[in-house]
Amino acid sequence: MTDRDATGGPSDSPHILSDRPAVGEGEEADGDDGDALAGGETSDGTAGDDFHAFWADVVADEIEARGVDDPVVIKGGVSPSGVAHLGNFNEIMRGYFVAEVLRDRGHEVRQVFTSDDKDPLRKIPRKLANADGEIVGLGEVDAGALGRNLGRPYTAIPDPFGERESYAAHFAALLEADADRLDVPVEMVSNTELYADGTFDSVTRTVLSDLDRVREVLSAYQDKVDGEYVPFNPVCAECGKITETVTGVDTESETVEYVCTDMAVGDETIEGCGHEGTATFREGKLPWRLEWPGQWDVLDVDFEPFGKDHAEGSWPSGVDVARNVLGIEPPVPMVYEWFTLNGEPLSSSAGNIVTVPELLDLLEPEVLRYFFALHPKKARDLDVERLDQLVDRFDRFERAYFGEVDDEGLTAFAERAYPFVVGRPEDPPTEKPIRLPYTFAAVLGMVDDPAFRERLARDEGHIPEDASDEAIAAALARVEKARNWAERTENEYDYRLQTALPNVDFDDDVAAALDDLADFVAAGHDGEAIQSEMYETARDHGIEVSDFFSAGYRLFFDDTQGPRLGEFLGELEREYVVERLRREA
RNA sequence: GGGCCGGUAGCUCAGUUAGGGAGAGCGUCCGGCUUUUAACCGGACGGUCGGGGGUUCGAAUCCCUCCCGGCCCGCCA
Repeated sequence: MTDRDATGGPSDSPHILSDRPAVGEGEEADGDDGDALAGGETSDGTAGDDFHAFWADVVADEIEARGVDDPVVIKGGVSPSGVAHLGNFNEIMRGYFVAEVLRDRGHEVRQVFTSDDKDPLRKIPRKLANADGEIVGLGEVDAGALGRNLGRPYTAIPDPFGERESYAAHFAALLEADADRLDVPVEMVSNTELYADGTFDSVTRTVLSDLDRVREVLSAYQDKVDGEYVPFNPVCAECGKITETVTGVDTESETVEYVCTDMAVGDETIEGCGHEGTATFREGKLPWRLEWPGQWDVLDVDFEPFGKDHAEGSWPSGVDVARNVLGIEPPVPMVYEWFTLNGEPLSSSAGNIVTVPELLDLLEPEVLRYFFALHPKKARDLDVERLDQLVDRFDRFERAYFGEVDDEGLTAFAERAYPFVVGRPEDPPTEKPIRLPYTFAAVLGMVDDPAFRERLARDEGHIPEDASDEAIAAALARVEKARNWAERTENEYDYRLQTALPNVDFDDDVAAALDDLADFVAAGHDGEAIQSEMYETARDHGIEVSDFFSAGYRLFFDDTQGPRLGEFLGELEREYVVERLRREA
């Protein structure tokens, strides 16, 4: 470990969106007096020191500065963990935006996602997601079968739902389905396949034929690496578990000798079967610290985003392994911050997770994509209770793209990022979609009738006169999302218009007031007039206005509160309103 | 203990590239819509930019230091 060599230096920091200087300096030439401020111009492609309003352009600059050949390969990775939650999507989406920016600059790009599915199942997950992405407990599946498969590769374990060829395939399919839902083209790559089809042969051969070099490099990062350490984990031919004890390597025949010993996982032990056997280089796997750089090598990876857990752990050793064992340059890295859900860390065991399908019930895909277009270095919170804030921010972002927001910074960001967020970089929308404010959409969601929704939206000025049917339908689609949101969070918009008469019991004066109001409505007045009349009627009958409103909410929503009632009643079918006010139906 | 990343209004976040006015939305409060009832409009309130020091004519921004939070520094991934 003498030479922690000089080639590296600070530029190996994976925090490329934090470090100041980074990319090519040099051409400062005309920097002296005045000019500058040119921010708006955005020269064409050329990397360098132009300011970018969108972080993905900064990353793309860095990648281009390496002089990569097409296709540019962007990779991510995931362990099959039981549930494909939104955290996994951080990695997919971060890579995606960089991929799209590079495509926009004329590159051919492959975005691949490795499923680390040759890893052993180390403990039984507490939650799983079924094929529809719904989270279920272990009670729904054969948990015993999972227990019997501890220590085996995910690809060698049956699908707990009995649908796919393996646990790993089930999980990969979930992730792929979610990517489809967000219209993100990723190529899933099975790590097991990379071994099985020989793709990894060259890496395995290099590692196992130069053990001294590998040990020297790794020992700087791992205490357990000594003169005996062999970085290869064969699959036991007898019991199928991943083993950790290699007793000999034969580089001629390209095989290893192993003993199937116990594996410690935390406080638990996964028992080995004691079998002594021989495995080929394809019948096993490399440990992560070598496997990751190995993937860079065989997949020719140019860029890889990863969570901050890797930043100070396996990234530095990966760089070292790449250069000094495999003889390649590591990809451009990018550390992203994790986000929290409802203020707490994502945790499948604690149940604090949310899936893509769940969220797509609550908001449009472009809003979710927008969330991931925000700066990756900020730790964000996705608060389902206040999803309206996120949607509002998206709407504003969209308005900024169409030049309707007086905010230079936001507009610059929107001008570049919006076409990617809506997935149409080469064909950006020319007309702003009609967007109902999210909370207003939640109000409309209190009534099922589509005609009602449209009428009220029009009356409140959210739908232009000349809007096309398609545009209106698209706008009203948000109502269902907001409705689901209100139901899920049981918030202040979670009211439902009652189709049947609730169980009511009013004082005589209230009842009389309701009858009067019914007559007024029957005579034909608009919502505004009805709203006014409610105050008049209450006074005429000497009852508190609030009591009268409560009676109205009880009749129509079976609740004590609700939306602004007069306007609401004005949009409903008159006969229905009259009969309900008279407690007749 | 060491390293890395983060900390801007009650909430969600811009702004830090390149030092110069502390901002937006939501919430709150007040007002408007002839009218206390969660949607619409206007206004106001609201911040020691985590604390302190330094550089500077000038610091949220650059430097130092401290505090807080997350991650890594065994194994695994």
